[in-house]
Amino acid sequence: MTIDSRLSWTQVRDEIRARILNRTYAPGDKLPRDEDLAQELGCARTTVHRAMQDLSLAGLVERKRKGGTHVKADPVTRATFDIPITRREVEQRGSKYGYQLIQRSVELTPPAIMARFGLPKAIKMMRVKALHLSDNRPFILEDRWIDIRSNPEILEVDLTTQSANEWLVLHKPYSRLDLRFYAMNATGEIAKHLDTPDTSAVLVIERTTWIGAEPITTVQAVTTPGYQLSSVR
Amino acid sequence: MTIDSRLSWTQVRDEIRARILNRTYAPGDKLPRDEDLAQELGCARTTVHRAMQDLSLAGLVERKRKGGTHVKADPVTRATFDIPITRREVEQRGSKYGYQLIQRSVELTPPAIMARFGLPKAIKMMRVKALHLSDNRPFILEDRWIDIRSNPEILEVDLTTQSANEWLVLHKPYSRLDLRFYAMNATGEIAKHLDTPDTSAVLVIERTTWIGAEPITTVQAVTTPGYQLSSVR
DNA sequence: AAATTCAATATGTAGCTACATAATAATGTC
DNA sequence: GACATTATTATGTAGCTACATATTGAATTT
Repeated sequence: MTIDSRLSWTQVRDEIRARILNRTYAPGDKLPRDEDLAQELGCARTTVHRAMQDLSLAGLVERKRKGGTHVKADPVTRATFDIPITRREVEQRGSKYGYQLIQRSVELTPPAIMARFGLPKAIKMMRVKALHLSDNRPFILEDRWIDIRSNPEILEVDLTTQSANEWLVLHKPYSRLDLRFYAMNATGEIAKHLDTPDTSAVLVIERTTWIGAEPITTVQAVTTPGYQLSSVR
Repeated sequence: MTIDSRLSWTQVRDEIRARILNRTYAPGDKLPRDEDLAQELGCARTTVHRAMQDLSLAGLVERKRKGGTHVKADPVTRATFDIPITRREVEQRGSKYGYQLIQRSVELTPPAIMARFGLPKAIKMMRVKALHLSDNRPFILEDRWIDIRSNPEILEVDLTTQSANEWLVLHKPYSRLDLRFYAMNATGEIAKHLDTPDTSAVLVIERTTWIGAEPITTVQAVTTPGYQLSSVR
């Protein structure tokens, strides 16, 4: 047991956090040097340092060499979100997962897709439209573009049984990710596929990945009405 | 310069990440022990440990004592989002920030609000409706409930000039946060305030905070059509 | 054979030292 | 006084040691 023997860095972190919360150190204030805090709390500087690193990562404080540590004057809310593979998401809710391929083709990228990747000119990419089902009801409709140059193997994959979502996530790691959320009115074809009234509001998750500077894939995942994204922890 | 003298933990992290990306270590695989990796890469175990911690936090690997380190079999996309104070957000886009108080009252919490906080029965809370403007155009409409028990001072604050958003963020730290995003159709009063056509889809950010077990505030922030949230870094 | 105990092992944590690095303050020069 | 140089200082990083802790698997007992 580590009853009162030594302070762990998480305890130190929590203590400093508590002081920030109760305004012992107010927004904009300068915190004591790591070494002084270490002495006051009865631990090593390394321990305070580790605690500070965590607080810095959480966006609570800002550190600068020689400048010292300051409580962020302008606090931002920082939250983490997990986006699992769709199949997993459905199954974790205890529902039956289903999948339907709608379309599979090779097309020239329209300007909107070029913009997502930052491409200077149109190229041919594979386009896959598919519907993910939860208990046989529409769940997420995805419209995906895949760069054939970095993923030639995708041309051989049977996408009627396995979703491109899953294949890519298991076989094509990425080094850069852009995620964005926005709302749109489901109309026309989208409303039809999602089996939802025309113009109903739906949340859209847009996900674009690269490996190095090479585009891999970009998806527009249109969720069904009522879908919520919530932060972890 | 640290040309080839010693490996930094970030270099080690990137090396291991690269190996995961190029399938040297595939999803589900067991990675070598920290100590072996350290020896192979020519650094101390501490350095490998720090690198691994980071990869674990990023959700790329899973570590267990004695069990060793494994590449996550079921990769999730983990992304971080920053939600700044609305005023800051507007100003950072180079626009002029404006603010209008719409309503301020003390009401009994309806079931939806009780549910957000997990309250067993209705209590009186302060309710504030306000509109944030960007270049004199509607930007975000917020409908906020504030627990007067944990925030009695709010009753004295002049909310016609300062937004509750800002006052709370500067004076009322939280220890627990729930953030969620969803889409809705702007109708009636909301559409009117946002000056947008009826039923247009808007992104909603719902943010609920507690200090310890005590509720602080919950907001439903309705953005204007076209608003996007994007991940950091 | 099942259950319990115990040793082995990989990661987790804390402390120490030593040095690197960036930013500021102090100093010196023209 | 303006500018360049140097010293100081707080954080950042790496290495080492020592021990804690969880978990697995083997050994032992019932």
